[in-house]
Amino acid sequence: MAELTPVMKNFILHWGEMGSSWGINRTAAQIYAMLYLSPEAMTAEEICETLSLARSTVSTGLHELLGWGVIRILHVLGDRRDHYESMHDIWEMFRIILEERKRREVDPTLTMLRENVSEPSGREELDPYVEERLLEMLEFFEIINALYKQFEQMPTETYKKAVRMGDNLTKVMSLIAQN
Amino acid sequence: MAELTPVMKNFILHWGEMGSSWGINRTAAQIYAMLYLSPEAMTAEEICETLSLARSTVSTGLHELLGWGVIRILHVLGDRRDHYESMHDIWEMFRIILEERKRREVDPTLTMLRENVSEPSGREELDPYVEERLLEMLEFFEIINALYKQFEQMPTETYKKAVRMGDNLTKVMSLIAQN
DNA sequence: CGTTTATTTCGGTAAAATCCGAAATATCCG
DNA sequence: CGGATATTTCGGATTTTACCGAAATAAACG
Repeated sequence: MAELTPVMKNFILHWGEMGSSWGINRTAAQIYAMLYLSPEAMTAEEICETLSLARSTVSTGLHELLGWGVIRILHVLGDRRDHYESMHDIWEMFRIILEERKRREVDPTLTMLRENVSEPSGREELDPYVEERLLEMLEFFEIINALYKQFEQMPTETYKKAVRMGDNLTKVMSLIAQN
Repeated sequence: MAELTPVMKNFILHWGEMGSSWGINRTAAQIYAMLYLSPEAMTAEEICETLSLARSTVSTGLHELLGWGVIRILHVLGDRRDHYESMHDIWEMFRIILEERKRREVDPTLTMLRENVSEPSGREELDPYVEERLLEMLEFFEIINALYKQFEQMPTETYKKAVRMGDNLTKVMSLIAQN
C-alpha cells in the first residue's frame, strides 16, 4: 500500500474534493478513501507516509472519521499501534452517513422550529404569515424526520433490495399516492 | 419587513448556520431564509438594510441562490429594480435541492468511477482488490443515480403523498424486497 | 446621448478552516 | 520506575473563504 497507483491517486484525490461538499474535510476524506481501497487495516504512521501528511493531521482526520462511524479501530496481537480499517459494506456506510446527516441537519432545525412556533420567546404576537410559513416548514421537516427514522430501523437487506429495484419505485409510489 | 421580530431573527440565523453544512454560504442562506418569510418579494436594497449586509454581498448571495434555483426574480411595473421572492412550495424546493446535490455530488463521482474502472489511464494493470472495491462503489452510485432520476420524473404530488405516508414505507419496502 | 439608477465585478482585508511541528500526554514494556 | 513508543493537544503559519467598498458595467429614462 506504500505505493499508490494512478488510479488510486485519482480516486483518493477525487474523494478529497467531494468530501468538501459533504462537510468532511479534505484530508479526512482522503484518508477514508485510502482505507476503503486498502486490503489491510493501516496504522496512522503508514497513512502519513502514503499521503504525505503530518502525523497530527492524520490523528485528527481519523478521529473525525471515527466520529462519523465509517472506520473502525483494529488491534493486532503483539502490536501496540492502532490499526484502522474502513467499513466494508458500502450500504451500511450509506445508512450511517444518512443518520449522521439527519443528526446534524434535520434535528437542530426541527428543534428550532418547534420552539419558535409553539412558544415564541417573550410572548410576542406572531405575524400570521410568518407563522404559516414556519408551520409549513415544520410540517415538512417532521415528515422528513419520520422518513429518516423509517430508514434507520429498516434492516440493511431490506432497503438494499428495495432500492436496487428503483425502476419500479415510481409505480409503487404512484399506487401509494392514490391511497 | 424592515423590522425583524425575534422569531424571524432566530429563524434567519439558524438557517445561516445550517447553510454552512449544506454547502451554501451563510449570508446566502440568511437571505434565503428572509425571503422565505417575506410575504412580498424584496429588492436587493431592502435585503441589505434588513440584514445589514453590503450591497455586493447581497448581489453575490442572490446570484448563488438563483443558481440553486430556489429563488426567482420578479419585475414590478414602473419599477426598474429586480424583486426577489423565494420559491413557495417547499416540496418543489426539496426536489430542486435534491437535483442540485445529485449534480454536484453524485454525477462527478460517477464519471470518475466509470473512467477509472473501465479504462485505467496508461493501460496499467489494476490491482484486483482495488478493482473490486471500485466496482462495488460504482454499482452503488449507479443505483443512487437511478433513484434520483426516479424522483426527478415523479410529479410533485405523487412523491408528496408517498412520502407523507412514511409510516407504511417500511412495510411496502419489505414487500418489494421479497420480490 | 447624457444622466440617473441598478447591478456586477474586482482588489483588498478580515475571518475561518486547514495543516504542520513541537510539546504534552498516555500506554506499554522491561 | 524509567525508557520507549503511540497518540493527542496546542500554538502558530498557511491557505481558503467570506465580506466589504469602490470602481466598472448595464439598463432605463428624459
